[in-house]
Amino acid sequence: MTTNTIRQRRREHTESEILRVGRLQLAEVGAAALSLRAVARELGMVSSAVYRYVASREDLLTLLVVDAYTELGDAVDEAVGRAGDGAAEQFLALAHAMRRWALAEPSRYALIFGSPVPGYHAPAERTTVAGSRVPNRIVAIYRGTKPAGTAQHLSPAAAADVDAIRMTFDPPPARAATLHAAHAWSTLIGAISLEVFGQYGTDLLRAPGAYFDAILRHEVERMAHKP
Amino acid sequence: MTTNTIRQRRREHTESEILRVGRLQLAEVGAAALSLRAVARELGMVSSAVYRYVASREDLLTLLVVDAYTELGDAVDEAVGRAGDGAAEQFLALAHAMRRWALAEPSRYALIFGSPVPGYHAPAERTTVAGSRVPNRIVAIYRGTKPAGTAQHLSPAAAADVDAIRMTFDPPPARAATLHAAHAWSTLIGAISLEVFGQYGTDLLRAPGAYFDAILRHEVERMAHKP
DNA sequence: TGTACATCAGTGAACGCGCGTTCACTGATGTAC
DNA sequence: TGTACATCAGTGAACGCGCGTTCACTGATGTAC
Repeated sequence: MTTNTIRQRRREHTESEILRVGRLQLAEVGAAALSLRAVARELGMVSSAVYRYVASREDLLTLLVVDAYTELGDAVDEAVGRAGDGAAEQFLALAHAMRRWALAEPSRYALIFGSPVPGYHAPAERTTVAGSRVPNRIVAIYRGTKPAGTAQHLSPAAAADVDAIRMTFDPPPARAATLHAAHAWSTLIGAISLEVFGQYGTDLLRAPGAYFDAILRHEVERMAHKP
Repeated sequence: MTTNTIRQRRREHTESEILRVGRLQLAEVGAAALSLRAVARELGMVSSAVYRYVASREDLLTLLVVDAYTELGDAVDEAVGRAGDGAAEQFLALAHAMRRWALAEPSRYALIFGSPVPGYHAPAERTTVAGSRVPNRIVAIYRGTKPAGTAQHLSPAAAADVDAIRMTFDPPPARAATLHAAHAWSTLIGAISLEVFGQYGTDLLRAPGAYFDAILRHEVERMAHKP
């Protein structure tokens, strides 16, 4: 049960306002230049007042990281939920949902998947759960598929790492499915980053969404192949 | 013929010193916080003096972008040159050279492939040539391969964009090869970015190099398949 | 229901520090004759 | 080879502005009796 004093309602309101303005700041000046003083100014409070809500600049960054992972995870879950039963269909729904979110929120995508913020290290115990949602979902989609390419000639070191990933699931998915999911995850991050970070020249691609779709369909074609 | 006055030699020396210190700054504080005053300080000059060499902070960033693309391009060319004739072999050599460079120079990799620097737009006429070297090289490697997956069901919009890419080459490579190269480029950028930007938890991967190799061999397996 | 005390949100000043860019200037180096 | 003038590298002051964090404080809200 939530107690509901005036104080508490105000506090919750201010907390969400700080996040909201933090997201705006992120979009305007980027994570490296994110400033508590600017957030305070925007909110009409004195700079020291935000320390009632946030322990430090680092702490605000962590809140924004978790916030971004969570919103992305929700968007992806929703899209996969809407998709049909086929693994390919689900993966494509996931990929397009992630791309859509990244294009709508480029600065938040950059915060979680772009260059590290100098001087900031995300505390694993606060970010890992939210950060693992999408890659875990991909493994879940690939589990049970019979991908082409049997991952037979994995080096022992690579096999050990793939096994380490498999063991974080219960029951562990097959090696080939896990490797295939890892590959799909890399392709997805690469395709989105190249587009969102502006690596494609301004004029080259007329329909980046269709181009993205073509790359991901190419990725997913392998699922259908019989071993 | 290079004239060789004292003045000229000193100017060239200072120019390369500014780049050197700029790279150090990039590693220490990141592109967003790169500061001409800090560069000047490190060089023992007054801050206004660097304006004899560099038009603005933007201009220094552009020099660093071109410098990074060029060094990466050289490293990749050298590795591909050393590799044998097979397309798979050449692509793996390229991929490992790029990963090696990115791990050795994470802040420069971040500058060119990471989050955009807020307030900075790289002028295409100065960066495009250097920036296209690696992706062009990948297309050149894939040209002439017969990839599995025939790219038959490309949407018209995607086909138009793939064709636009093809037409930047003379003679244009096949559609399927071009799409395959685009896919490989996405996978490569994704795999390197995930590792260099620290997305893999600290303890999960024991042998990230072997894991990377496994993902890229998986990518390259398709080349061998007969259509 | 009324009162006394405890908790909490927000203030304002202070700490020591950073930035990009312009400008008029001096003194060293280069060049034309 | 020597001299006069032109070019250029580097100086130092100035412009107006930003930052994170701590601290003692006031006045409003909450709670126990």
